[in-house]
Amino acid sequence: MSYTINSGTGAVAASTRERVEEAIRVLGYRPNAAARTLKIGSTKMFGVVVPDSSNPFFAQLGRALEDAAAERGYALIVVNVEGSPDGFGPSIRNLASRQVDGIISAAGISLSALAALSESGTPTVLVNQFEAVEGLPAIGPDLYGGARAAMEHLLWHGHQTIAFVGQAGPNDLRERGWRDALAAAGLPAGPIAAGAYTREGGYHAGQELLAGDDIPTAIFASSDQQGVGVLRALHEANVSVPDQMAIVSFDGSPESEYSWPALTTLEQPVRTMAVDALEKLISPTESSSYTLYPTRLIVRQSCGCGR
Amino acid sequence: MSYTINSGTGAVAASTRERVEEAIRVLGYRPNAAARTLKIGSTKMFGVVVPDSSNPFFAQLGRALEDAAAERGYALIVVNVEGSPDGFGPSIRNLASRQVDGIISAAGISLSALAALSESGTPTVLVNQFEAVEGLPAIGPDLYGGARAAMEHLLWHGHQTIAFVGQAGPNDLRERGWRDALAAAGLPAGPIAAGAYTREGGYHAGQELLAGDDIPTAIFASSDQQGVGVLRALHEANVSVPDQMAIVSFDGSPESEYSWPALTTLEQPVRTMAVDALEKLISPTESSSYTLYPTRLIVRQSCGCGR
DNA sequence: TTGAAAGCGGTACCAC
DNA sequence: GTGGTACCGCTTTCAA
Repeated sequence: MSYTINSGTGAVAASTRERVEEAIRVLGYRPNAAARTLKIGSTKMFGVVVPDSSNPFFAQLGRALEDAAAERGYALIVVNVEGSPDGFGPSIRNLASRQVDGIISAAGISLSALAALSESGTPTVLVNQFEAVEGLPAIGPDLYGGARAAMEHLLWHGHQTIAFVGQAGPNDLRERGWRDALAAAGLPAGPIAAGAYTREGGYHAGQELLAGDDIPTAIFASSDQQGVGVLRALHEANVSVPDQMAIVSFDGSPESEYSWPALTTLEQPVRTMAVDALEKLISPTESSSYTLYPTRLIVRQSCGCGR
Repeated sequence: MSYTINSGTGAVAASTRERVEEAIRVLGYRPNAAARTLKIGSTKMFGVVVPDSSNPFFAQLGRALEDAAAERGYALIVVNVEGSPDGFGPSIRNLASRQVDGIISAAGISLSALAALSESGTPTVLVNQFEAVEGLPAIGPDLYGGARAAMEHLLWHGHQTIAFVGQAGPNDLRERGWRDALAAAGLPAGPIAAGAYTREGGYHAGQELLAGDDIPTAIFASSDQQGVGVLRALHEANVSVPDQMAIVSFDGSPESEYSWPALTTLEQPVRTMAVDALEKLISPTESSSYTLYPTRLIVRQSCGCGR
């Protein structure tokens, strides 16, 4: 009888329990999750969709999610959506057909994905995704506040011309933070170099900045990966960091600690966000739909401190 | 009728097919994977167990596996086993109870894991795991050959004292390659610094090497992460690379390209290995149980080339 | 060609 | 407190 396994439901005599457990041992019984799922309606699995799970930032997020999920008896199916023309919608449908109990999306939701999501009715939470979507709970770092903090620090170092590297566009909260900080200090906006959140993107952005007319004395990069890319561009051009150029980047990934010089960066509370994202799926609440998490400035060498 | 969906099994009249498809659209029918699994006995899922999915190397491997799996209609459940005292056995059991069609293990198999594996009977393939286990097919890079190639290159540069950074022990194929290459060149073995395959491990190993009596002119590191750790130790000690110290590392991860100077490294054919590992699970063959994949030397700056 | 029905392995309700 | 049984949704066999 299943009461023995599914302890708690009914009352079982000690003698019966032993008899059942003996049988389990002898027969080598293993519960079948598929049958359980079919009956119960829950797979104890969540889907995680990211642009690229090999990107250090998403790898870190994925790890944090996996740890939190495992602790709670859940497994994770991770899906990559970058590189497939529009694989996002089909990916969501695939996850839904596998009856995942919920989806954590850390990739910019496409229209087709949104459609798939609503028609499947799978509970979803958005992480690090800032084009808020109707009705979907979302959590993410305080990009704006982080950017302001980074700029405050650079300004405190006395820099007057500070460049921005990132995904340009007035919707970008980091760019807005950068711009507002400069304005608040009575300084003109510095040069902007757009680039993907990758090492390569940062590398090209760095080269672009060096080739422009308005060469900055400091750079705020939107990701650590961009930060190390910028670093490479500066090294190649023999620009010394932080003496001739200071850098502050964003994310607080492990990699940032081992660049040369080590990057001063804004750490995201990845583990906290991961746990909270999961909890939102496990125990849905109708409360505030958008939660911001403060970042923390980790001061290392690239900003000019501790020389 | 399910013949319409599961096209191919039986013959269906065109009119009936349309009628069914119309109903599917109207009712918003979504097939239930759990029911299918229960009947068919296949989940179209594989389990992947790694020490730490946030480690760049395993992140890269995981991504390659996910791509290959998605192409073939499979999903992946990734499980981390590092950090849990002995979570390996339970993790395997958990995967097995979820009825995964197979397991790809890239973590050193523990005894309890082996027991869980054989009692569950889940097909398994070992990746990058060199303590061969009875009967389990395994694939991995040619560590020994790669190490010899690295050493050949360093010797060609004229180095006489070449240190080894890695997991010391005569079973380590990279160490053996390092040792044999030195012996073949008529040179004594250089200093050894043991350390985990992490940036931190490399950092401490680098410091150890610098503090020893037998200071090398070149270092062979067992992973790129160790390579960047060594680099940091050298930078801090004001040892210039590659002028005063050359480095060659192992893995060919993206990170190695953006260190300063860029690391000369042995690239593993990760994508090929991932595809082959999956295929071994999908179409099991009784053929050779251990497959080695050649590595490729990527020459960059840390070895002293292209100055 | 198509409809009906059995059964995969659990869970939970119902009589006893 | 315990054994029997209906049902979750799909595949597949069988009869019509």
